[in-house]
Amino acid sequence: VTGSHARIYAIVRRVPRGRVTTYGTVARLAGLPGQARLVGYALSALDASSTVPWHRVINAQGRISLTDANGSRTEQALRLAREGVRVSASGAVPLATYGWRVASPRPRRAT
DNA sequence: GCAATGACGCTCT
DNA sequence: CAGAGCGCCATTG
Repeated sequence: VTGSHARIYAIVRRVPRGRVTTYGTVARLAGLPGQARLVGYALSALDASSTVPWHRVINAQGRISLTDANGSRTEQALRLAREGVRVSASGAVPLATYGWRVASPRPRRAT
């Protein structure tokens, strides 16, 4: 049932430019409530040619979960900055400001 | 087939 | 407010 990946990618692709979302939110919208891990795992399996804006996905803490050792946390921060998202030096992103206003059947972010 | 790990999230201390 | 522990499922060795 690896199809869940496709669902996850579909959600991530819906994230507007200049906005970010969290793994938990993506998981919920993807129909995998609580399976935020799978979201991260699915993204980890992404290919360099993937058109999925994975860099717009961060953890619930509003910080980039990646590490320069494991993934390209620097690249993610760079991409976000390129879209107008100000990433803190520690990789923190104000979800209250850049949090994706989900226009879906299951909104759950701030009003 | 078994065991360990992982781009997370939430609750408890 | 900060830190630690446990739970979820799939992938990999």
